Amino acid sequence: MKIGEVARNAGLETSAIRYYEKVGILPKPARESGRRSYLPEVLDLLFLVQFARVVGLSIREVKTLFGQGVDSGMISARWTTLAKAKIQSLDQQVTRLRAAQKLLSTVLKCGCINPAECGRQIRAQARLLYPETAAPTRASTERARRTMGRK
Amino acid sequence: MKIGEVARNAGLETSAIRYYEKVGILPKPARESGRRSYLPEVLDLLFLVQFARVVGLSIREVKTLFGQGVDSGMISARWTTLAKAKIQSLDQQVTRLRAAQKLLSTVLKCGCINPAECGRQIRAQARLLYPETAAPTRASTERARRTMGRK
DNA sequence: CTGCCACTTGAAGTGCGCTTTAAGTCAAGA
DNA sequence: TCTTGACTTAAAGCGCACTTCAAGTGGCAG
Repeated sequence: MKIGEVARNAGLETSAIRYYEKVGILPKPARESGRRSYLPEVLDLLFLVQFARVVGLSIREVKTLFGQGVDSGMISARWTTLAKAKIQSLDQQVTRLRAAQKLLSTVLKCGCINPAECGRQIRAQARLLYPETAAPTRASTERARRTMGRK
Repeated sequence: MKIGEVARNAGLETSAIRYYEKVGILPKPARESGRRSYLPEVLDLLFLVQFARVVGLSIREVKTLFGQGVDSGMISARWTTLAKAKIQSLDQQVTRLRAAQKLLSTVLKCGCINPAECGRQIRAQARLLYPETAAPTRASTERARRTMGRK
């Protein structure tokens, strides 16, 4: 398969496929007179990657968890750690999403909105905002969000 | 309160607060000899904003749902539509996050990973990837993701 | 041979959500 | 009075995840 065909089948732009190759998520394919030539298996990998992206993993995380070099091998201790952490953080995310739904539907039901009032309610359950146990600084939140999957 | 104090209390940088003001999420505060002077209520609004951000709403969405102009009023039909759509999309997100957890823990348990194999499994349940019912193009996914909350 | 299309590359551009920088103002304390 | 520190602004910068552009190549149809 040429890149255009792969792109159509995977529902991606060719540019995205080249980009994934560049950042090391996709292995470098064979070439036929200069053009990339793919085996059908690449589609499975691309579906996995898309799924991971939709689910909120960064490119870096995808690379760490599923990229080149992990192809069908025993998983490393590092991988295990990352995966476990991600599973946990997904739990936290779900909790927060549910809270957001609750907030929105409460406002929907009562029929009027007062940002300050809603804010006060949020504030009362501030753990939803800062699931990292301790110091509620924006910086720490950011750090935590970016830490996982860093090379 | 001056901006520094607000920032400390809200766990934000002063730059973020000025940014929120610039994009219309925060109302323009009073001034004392040129400096911004806030009422304590601004903290409630900032907590709401942070919550909404953590939960995955874009700045644009936050502005539409909780920004200036919606302060304590009856909610509009537009607001209702957006909120309902967001509640639904949050449901989809939760579904996908759960699927991601399942995938990760399956791999954790079996102890080895084969991206292509995982991809094939994902592919078999492609609706998780494309929850928008129809045409599974990347473009449509992107559009949908960005559509909500556009002014 | 001539289009034409799908492909190639590297570099630059895009949108988001802020942060950083530069250059200046204001008020209080030593 | 001088210094310090918190503030002011507009503009530029940054990391992410791609996309777009410019300039060129390969191969096939007419």
